[in-house]
Amino acid sequence: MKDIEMKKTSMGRKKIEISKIKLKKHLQVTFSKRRGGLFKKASELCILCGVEIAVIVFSPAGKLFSFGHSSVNSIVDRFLASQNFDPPLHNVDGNGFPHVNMQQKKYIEILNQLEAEKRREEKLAQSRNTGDQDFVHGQCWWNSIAIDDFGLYELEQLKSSLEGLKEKINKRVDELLMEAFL
Amino acid sequence: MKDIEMKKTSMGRKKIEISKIKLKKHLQVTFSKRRGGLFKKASELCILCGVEIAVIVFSPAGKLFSFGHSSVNSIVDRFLASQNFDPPLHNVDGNGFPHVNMQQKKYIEILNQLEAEKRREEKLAQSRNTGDQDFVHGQCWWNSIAIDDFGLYELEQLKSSLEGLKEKINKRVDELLMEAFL
DNA sequence: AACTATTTATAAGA
DNA sequence: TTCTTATAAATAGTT
Repeated sequence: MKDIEMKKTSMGRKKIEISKIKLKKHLQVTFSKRRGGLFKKASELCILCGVEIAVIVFSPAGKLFSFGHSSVNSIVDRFLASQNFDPPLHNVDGNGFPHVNMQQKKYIEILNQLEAEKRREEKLAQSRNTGDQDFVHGQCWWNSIAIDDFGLYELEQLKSSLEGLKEKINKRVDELLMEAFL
Repeated sequence: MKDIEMKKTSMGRKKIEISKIKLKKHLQVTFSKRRGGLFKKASELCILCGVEIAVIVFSPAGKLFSFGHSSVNSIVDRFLASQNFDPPLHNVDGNGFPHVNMQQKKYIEILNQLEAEKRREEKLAQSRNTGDQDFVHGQCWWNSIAIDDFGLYELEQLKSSLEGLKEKINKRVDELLMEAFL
């Protein structure tokens, strides 16, 4: 309508370098815009090609944003399941390069490592003093804990304790794997 | 150099509708191009804003493609963990609409429920026979398990046992919550 | 896979 | 945050 009176108020888009934005205010606005763009692209790809996509984003402040079609959870489940059976052939890292090699090789080595350890420890298990915490052969004493006797608060505490234990186990597993590759 | 001899060989890009592509060959090529574009956008956003992003894509053939910075797995883990503690405020579904509603409301109710139960059970805990499995007040006997004494195989078994226990706990929590909403 | 006319995304400014 | 505008970047159709 008022084109005639319009001043050129913008010098338009400029090319930017793809490196960490320093100005916090700038970063904020770019994050917001590009997050929207990313989700839109994901959505379009879902519709155009009839595929399942999940996008998980943690903001600079650590806030979770996610897109998922059909749902983030179902896709994450599918991802976790497929990881257990298929070697990760098509994944790329932050630079867009495939990381097949190391991981792939390690995967096979770890399997062998596990098999060896399995045999070794089965022998150990037979001679182990059974008064211990025996969780060999999938029989774990705490499977008989009477969960039903506890209330919500106690269960929540139990859960967080389990998380802690899991962390410790994962750390130990990592240590062992590191040792295995030295 | 040879601009003069160049023929205009393309009528250029045309606008397309965002709806399922029917021609299989067409779909293949679009999937490939746009998947690349999506991963590139994700990568740029990671770098520009210093954030963590995971993108999980299942191709029309069911093949897994993924992008992750720092790694898909660590981000998926973070996603799963944050689901348990943070209300999902910013998630959108395939159509770009937030799904805050029911889940959000329930969350608040559950918090209240938990608070009430917490008070009630703190009293119970005081009168409880301490010869039991005492994990009240964050003190859990298995924090003293000597993880370091176990090998890879045993740790893997321990982990899967923990998963099982967690499942049981989650089921029980769900039951209690269902009761609370009746 | 490469090309290019166009559409789409977006950096900067208000 | 939301809008505008000039420009950069992505990509649909073609070879």
